[in-house]
Amino acid sequence: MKTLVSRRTLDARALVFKALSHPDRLRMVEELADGERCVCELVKAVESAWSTVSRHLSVLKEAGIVADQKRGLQVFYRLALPCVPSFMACLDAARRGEAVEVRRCCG
Amino acid sequence: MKTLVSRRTLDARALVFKALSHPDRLRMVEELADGERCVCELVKAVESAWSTVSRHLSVLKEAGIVADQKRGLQVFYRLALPCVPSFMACLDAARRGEAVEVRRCCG
DNA sequence: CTACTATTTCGCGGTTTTGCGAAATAGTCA
DNA sequence: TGACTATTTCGCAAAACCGCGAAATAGTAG
Repeated sequence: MKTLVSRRTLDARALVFKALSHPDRLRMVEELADGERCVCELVKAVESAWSTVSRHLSVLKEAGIVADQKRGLQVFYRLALPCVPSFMACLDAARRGEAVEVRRCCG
Repeated sequence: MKTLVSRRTLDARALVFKALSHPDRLRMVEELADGERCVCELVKAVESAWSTVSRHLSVLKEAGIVADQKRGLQVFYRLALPCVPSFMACLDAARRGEAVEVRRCCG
C-alpha cells in the first residue's frame, strides 16, 4: 500500500519549481553554482534592471533555493540547495537524448 | 575558465520547471511515478475537470516529463523523466532540514 | 450510420507573474 | 550631519496562467 504525499508537501515542492521556472533566475542559479555573488554581479549576468533582479532573488530566497548575507554595503547570495545543479544536468542529458532511464539521481 | 550555458538550454530547463510548478501536476507526476495511468485515473487523483486535467497533461508532455500512448479508447500516460521523483526526494529532505549540503544527486 | 465513451481543444473571465522606474531603506565615509 | 552607494519595496500596465463548460475529435460497438 503506497501512501500519498500531503497537499502541504506538494505546495512546498511547487514553490521551488515555480521559483526555478524563469530563464533569468536559472542564469542566476548557474552563476551561484560557481560560488557566492553580490547582487551587482547578478545584474550584469542577466542584463536586467536592479529592481527586477532583486525581485527574482527574493523569489529564489522565498523558495529556499538561495540564502543571502549582508556584508558592508553589499548583499551576497549563495546557493542553498545543492541538488539543483545536478538535477539540471539530468535534464540536459535527457534533452540530448541520453539514456536517462538507467541513470540514478540523488542516491 | 567556465563556459556559460546557452539561452536555449536555459529556456528548455525553465520549461520543465514551469511544468512542475503546479501542485495538481505534481500530484499527477506522483501517480505516474508508481506506474502508467489513464487520464480517467488522473482525473480522480486530482479531483478536477477533465478539460483541466487534460491541459495539465499537455503541459507536462510539452516539457518532456511524461509520454502518452493511445490504446483503444483510452490514453495512457507514463513518466518519461525518471530523475524527477528523486529530485523531489532531495527537496523534501532539504525542507525537513536534513544535511543536504553533503548529499550528492545525479552522480 | 448511430450511439456512446474517452479525451482534447477552444474561448472566456479571473488571478498571478513580470519588468520597470520611482521612491524608500540601509550602510559607509567625510 | 550630508553625500554617496547598494539594494529593496511599491505601483502600474502588459503578459501569461488557471479552471471550467461547451464543442470538437477519435475509437468502439451494434
